[in-house]
Amino acid sequence: MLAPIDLQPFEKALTFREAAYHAIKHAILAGQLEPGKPLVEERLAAMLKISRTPVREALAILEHEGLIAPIYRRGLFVCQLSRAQVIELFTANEAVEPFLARRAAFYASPEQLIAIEHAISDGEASVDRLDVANFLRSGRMFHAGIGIAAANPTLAQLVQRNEERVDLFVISYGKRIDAEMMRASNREHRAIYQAICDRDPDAAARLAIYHAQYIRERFAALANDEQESQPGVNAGRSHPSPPQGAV
Amino acid sequence: MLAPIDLQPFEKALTFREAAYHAIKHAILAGQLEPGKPLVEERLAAMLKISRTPVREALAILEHEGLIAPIYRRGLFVCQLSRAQVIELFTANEAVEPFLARRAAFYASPEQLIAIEHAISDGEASVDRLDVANFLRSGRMFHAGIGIAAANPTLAQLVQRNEERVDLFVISYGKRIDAEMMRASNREHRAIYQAICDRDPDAAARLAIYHAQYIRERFAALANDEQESQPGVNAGRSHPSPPQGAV
DNA sequence: GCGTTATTATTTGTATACAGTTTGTCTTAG
DNA sequence: CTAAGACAAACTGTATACAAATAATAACGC
Repeated sequence: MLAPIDLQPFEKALTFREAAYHAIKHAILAGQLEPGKPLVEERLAAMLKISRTPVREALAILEHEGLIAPIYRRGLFVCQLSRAQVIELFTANEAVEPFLARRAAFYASPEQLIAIEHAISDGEASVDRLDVANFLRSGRMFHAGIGIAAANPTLAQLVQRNEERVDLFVISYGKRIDAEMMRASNREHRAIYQAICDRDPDAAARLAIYHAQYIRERFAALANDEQESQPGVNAGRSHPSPPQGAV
Repeated sequence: MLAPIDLQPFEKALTFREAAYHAIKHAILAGQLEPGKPLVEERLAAMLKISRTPVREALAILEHEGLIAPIYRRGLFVCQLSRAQVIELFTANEAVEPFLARRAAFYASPEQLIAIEHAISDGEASVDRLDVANFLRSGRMFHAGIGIAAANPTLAQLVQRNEERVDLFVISYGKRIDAEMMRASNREHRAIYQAICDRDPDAAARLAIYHAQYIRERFAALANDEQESQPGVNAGRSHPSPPQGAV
């Protein structure tokens, strides 16, 4: 049990740091490194067959992104987001996504449209296989595609990062995601895509708002009957107030 | 010329990495480390009287934030943002700032209002002394204050980071900032603040949009007659391909 | 048997060491 | 005098080493 992380990204990366960053992030978002679980630097380094130095630099970035959280002198843990934090992420998305969808309707190139459609198809294919991890990945691809098409890297990056953190939350509650929820999300994605194809900015923005709000409600309902405040690491924010121990 | 970086943040930080992060960031935003100039790790470490290891980790984060940019095996450089990049930042702000201003009008606590007012006063005081660095800092404080009052850490952080990058651009063109521009910005800040105090979300949002758009125009005009593409580091974006996001 | 204290093992945070590149200078040929 | 090549210096990227602190375990007294 020492090499669950595979290193495809290694080939693309220039430095070990980049490779470690992508590999660890991938492992987290694929659910191989579970929320709340500790990340031991030396173990990760051994998995990646590199030294701790580039691993630490990669972890510093992931910490900054809010995917993992440190406890001083005790270690790093995959973030377990609270319900309130996820709601907050969705609220942020409600401001940004319609803006991006509107712009995408203006600026999207044919290639970018194809990429978006590809992401949707991938998501739809995941439903039948009940492949939640790939469903989430395709969702990230969809929103990333819109972000790119909207020609605003800053906001695109924000949305992408938000999606990642949301997915982290989903992974914790993964069993509650059913096929119907996945289908609903895919339908909304396709509707947004259609509006962008039709070069209808108003419709794209409207549908994006609808999607963001509706998905938030679905998540709120999903997490409602779950007991609040896991013992895990609380936030993505730095460590001013060290949270209590995880597992 | 080996210790221009002072280490106030040292006291607050738990780790050398944090201290280095804050110190280097401060030095960049204070204009002590100029855009386009290379950052030599060992030199920074010597300035901070620590080893390269925590310095590198801090630099990795700053790179991720888009304040510094690497060239593979050649070093790190303080970002010189292009005009197009700054325009893009303002465009992002136009989506986010009104959203935050509106929410701040709802949620701001008395203490938070005081903090915002303090930032404005600080900015106004900077005009008379023609202290551009402090003017910029107070502007960041103002927008950060609104972000905090809006109770959405995600978007607040985005705005803060955008402001930092914009200020980086301003530092390059610092001589062109005159007192009248500073006064205009302060006036708009105070107007937004007043709307928030009046608990008038619509006015706050409207004024925030106006501020973002107008400041963008001022900057566009400012940078227009400047020759494009300095010889230094070309852009803020990383080196080879990934237009955004990665590491 | 249970609670308390000593001891060992991990693990982080930091420092140092080393190898491979790149840059700049100097030499040397044309 | 210019251009090409050799050499040296500087710096990055990575690995290893070490000290402090925490967690786990064992020893001990009651």
